[in-house]
Amino acid sequence: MDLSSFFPYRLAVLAEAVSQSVALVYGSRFALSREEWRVIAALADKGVMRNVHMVDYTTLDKMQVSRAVARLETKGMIAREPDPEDGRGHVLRILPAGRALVRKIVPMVLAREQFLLADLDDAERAVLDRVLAKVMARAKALGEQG
Amino acid sequence: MDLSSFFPYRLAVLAEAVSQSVALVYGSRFALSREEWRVIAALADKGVMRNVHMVDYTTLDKMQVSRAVARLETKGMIAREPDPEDGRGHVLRILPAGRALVRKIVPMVLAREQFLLADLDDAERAVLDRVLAKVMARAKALGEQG
DNA sequence: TATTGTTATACTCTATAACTATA
DNA sequence: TATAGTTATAGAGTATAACAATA
Repeated sequence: MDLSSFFPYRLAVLAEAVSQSVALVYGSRFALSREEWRVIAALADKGVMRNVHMVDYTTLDKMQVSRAVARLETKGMIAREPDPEDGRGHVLRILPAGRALVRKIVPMVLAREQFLLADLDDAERAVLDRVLAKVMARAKALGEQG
Repeated sequence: MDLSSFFPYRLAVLAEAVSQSVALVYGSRFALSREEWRVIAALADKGVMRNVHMVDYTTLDKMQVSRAVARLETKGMIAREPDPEDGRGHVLRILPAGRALVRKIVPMVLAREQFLLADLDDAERAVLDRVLAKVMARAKALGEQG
């Protein structure tokens, strides 16, 4: 059992390092939590989104979304309105201030992504893409059975 | 900015799912924390190890190692002796009970690793191995510059 | 002065569930 | 009965630094 060649360990260490390098941008420079970043990035992409859908899209749970939304609302980045089609739900909308914030962050995180992948050629990128999907499917299967 | 195709996001979600599937073994079935698992797995591999080296090897910080070691010692899994070559340090040694525990866990986590990677052919595994190393090197570079 | 390792503290995060309102 | 969402709370985890012992 050699930790350094154990795939789940290598993946965890890598993901932590990668996450941290991105969090340095949205966190340290723009004072967003990981949850706030995911919610506002999703909203910047979609413009408007039901709260329910946000839970799936960000792979956060409903409490994390609830709190991130509350904070982003306080900061004036997003607005939350009752869903006219379902009295229980809410519709989230990005506000100009939120869009301006995301417009500052996105180029920086995309630049980091490019830097991280810069050593990979096209073939390696294609395999990486496929491998992430395949392993994710397997991990989901494991998660469902326990 | 589409989260679902953003590499750091995909990596984080995958690593979380993979970690959880492994934690289900050492955590739920054998009551070890992630930190304890890393420390005892390292010790099972090396037999004896200086505390200082454990920090590097497990990519945990010194407090996490300190606490994991204390708990494993209480459980009778490992022993901690003063380092004869450095009065400040300690040498960690795995005990029979610890070795027996690791012998039960290792086949189960290796089986999970094989399951996770089962859809990948040899070429894909080789690329995955190379890609993890390349991206890790890049992430370290980013981490060092900030 | 610097390093090893432990402890203290405050803070954040997380998990569980209780709860309201609506379907 | 089930779902959307908020709130409460307790436990775990985290970061920072202070600290003692040794180098």
